[in-house]
Amino acid sequence: MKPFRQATIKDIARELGISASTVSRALKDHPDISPETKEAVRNVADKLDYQPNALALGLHNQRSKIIGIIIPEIQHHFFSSVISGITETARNAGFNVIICPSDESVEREKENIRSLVSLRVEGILISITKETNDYAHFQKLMNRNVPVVFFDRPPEGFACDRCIIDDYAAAYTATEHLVSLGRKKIVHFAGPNNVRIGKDRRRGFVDCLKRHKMPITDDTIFDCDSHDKAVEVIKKLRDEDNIPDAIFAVNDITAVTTVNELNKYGIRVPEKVAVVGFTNGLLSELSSPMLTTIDQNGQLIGEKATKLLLERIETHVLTPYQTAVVPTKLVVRGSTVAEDNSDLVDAK
Amino acid sequence: MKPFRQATIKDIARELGISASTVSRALKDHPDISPETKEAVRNVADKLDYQPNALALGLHNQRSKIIGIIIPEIQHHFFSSVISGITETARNAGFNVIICPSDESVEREKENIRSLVSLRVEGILISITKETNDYAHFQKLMNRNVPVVFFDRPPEGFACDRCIIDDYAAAYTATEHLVSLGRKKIVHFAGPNNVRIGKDRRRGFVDCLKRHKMPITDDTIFDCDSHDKAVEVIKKLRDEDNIPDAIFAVNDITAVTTVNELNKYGIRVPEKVAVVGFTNGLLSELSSPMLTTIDQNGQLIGEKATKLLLERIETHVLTPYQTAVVPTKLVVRGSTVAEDNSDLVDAK
DNA sequence: TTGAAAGCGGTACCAC
DNA sequence: GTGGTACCGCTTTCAA
Repeated sequence: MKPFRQATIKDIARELGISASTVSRALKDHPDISPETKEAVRNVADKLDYQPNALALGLHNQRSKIIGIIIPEIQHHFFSSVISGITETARNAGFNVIICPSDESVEREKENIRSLVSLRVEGILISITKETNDYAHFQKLMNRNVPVVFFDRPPEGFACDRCIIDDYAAAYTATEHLVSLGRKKIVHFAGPNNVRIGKDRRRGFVDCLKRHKMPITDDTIFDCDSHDKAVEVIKKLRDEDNIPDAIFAVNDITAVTTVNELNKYGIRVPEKVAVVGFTNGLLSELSSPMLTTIDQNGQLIGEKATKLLLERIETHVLTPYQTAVVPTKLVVRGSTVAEDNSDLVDAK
Repeated sequence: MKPFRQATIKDIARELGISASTVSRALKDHPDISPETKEAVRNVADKLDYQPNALALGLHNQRSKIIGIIIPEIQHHFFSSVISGITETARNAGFNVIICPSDESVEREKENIRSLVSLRVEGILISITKETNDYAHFQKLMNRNVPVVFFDRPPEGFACDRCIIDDYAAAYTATEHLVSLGRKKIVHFAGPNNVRIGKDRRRGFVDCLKRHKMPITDDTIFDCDSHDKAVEVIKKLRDEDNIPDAIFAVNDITAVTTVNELNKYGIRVPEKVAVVGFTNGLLSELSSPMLTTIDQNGQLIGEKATKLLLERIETHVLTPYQTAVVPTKLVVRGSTVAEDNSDLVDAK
């Protein structure tokens, strides 16, 4: 059943015995309208609790004032912080935000695009699914002149606006931090080499070590990017009596697990081993000591991506595609630098 | 600048030299239209990549096919899982979802309501801000006959549809679990007593102990619901040599911290102390051992709340308000029951 | 200063 | 089987 209808401009007009056009003008404080009429209109509008119909407005102006987000997974701290940055920025510009989870499915991704086009959103922010490797649906969308900005996971080798973090620089910085602490045997718990972020982080790590003329051996990089693998690798290193004095982990879950496992074996962090993570989700505050990590700043990514999109929406000019690189930040905490917790030391 | 216009029914009509009405009918496979015409229309529609204008449709049908969510905070695992449940359920019913963060501000909450009413959403799901204690804006909204369902944090003493979890039962279950493990000195790290959830969880805990005729003393309930407080309380208990053999914490952050602190002091979990948390966010898998906790099932809350809302939207009948109580689930893990980790035991 | 009318895109009733 | 027309709510040009 239809919802009961809301008050319209005509209702106000009828009530006052004037025309709809006059009401429309009065409501937007048009100079032509007499103060008395304006006053009267406003009163009735208040009385009826009038709210303009955005659908009618959008249809008329050809501007929905809505932007869409297509995201692989809402339940993920990074993505939800991006969403937060997006909604905040969009709101400030007077835009509503429609959110469409693709659940890592290309089919759903296409379906979402269709649905957003139907709604005549003025622009779309997309983080593509892991399985998306054909970009035809994006190309079609862009051919329609719908502004699109890709964030975090942009399509590779595809001309488009994008907003990404600098994984390479972040990894370099994290490693540099360990070097600056005087650590000599620094290892990397790395992600898969065929995924861009895994690759970039690995490169940043390697380049930093090279820069400092530190050796890279078979025992420098481990294929280790999950809770389970971290448990396994730490056990192996310990059994081989081959524990390094610093570990840079490709993500926080691995880093937190690493800290916990080291604790369990009685190997002190950070005194004996310094550990750096990557992401700065909620997790990083939950190891003990808390994790030094790279803050990916999802909020800022959302903000930057939205600003880029809004710019495209406002100008619709075919300037060359841009890539916004959002800086990361090294957050130094107890897993690399001993905190002031003398109470704990003497408690031990 | 306006976006370039998308193909319309008129464009198709013009191209084929037929009327818009015919095109409209052809596109929805109306029986009156000849197969040839349908075929031709479909071809041109494909060629122009026609997508119906949902704004025009919504205006015509008085149905936007959009629902709105007003939520205090997107960046929160529980809320983002609720959102996930909502979008999923809404999508299946052909609805889009607009998301409006209130950032715990009543002002913004009101603003969001205005904006959603303007968009003519067909219903709204709300989790109210912590500071909302005047419900006039909700009442006004409901007077407009916009269906509203409150979830997780409903307004107190206010007639409305709601979807909540059974905090009392969950706390009772968690405590019962500790009792069943044979623990004798069970304590509660409690949240504030003036907040419903803090109160309900506390009641569940207390009633369970009473039921089992276990004593409740000054050392049974602690005002302790954060990382910092947990650190403090554990230290105090240890200094007083008053460590209990089981702890039920009001939330996961407190529980995880508790486990970590106990680990630090060399007090084994779960052998010496069993710990139960509440929420089952990402955190609960990151203590070592992993946390036994109450799964709040945000996804299911989102789903149930949305179903209730959709029902209201479809019927718009003034049946009595309903309260959907979503069951929680005790997730038993290593912090209360020793896991099979013989490798660790001998490693110790 | 105000009103009438057309149009945004689509649907549906009424003719033919 | 197809076309004309009015209408959903609002804005805006043109006339009065």
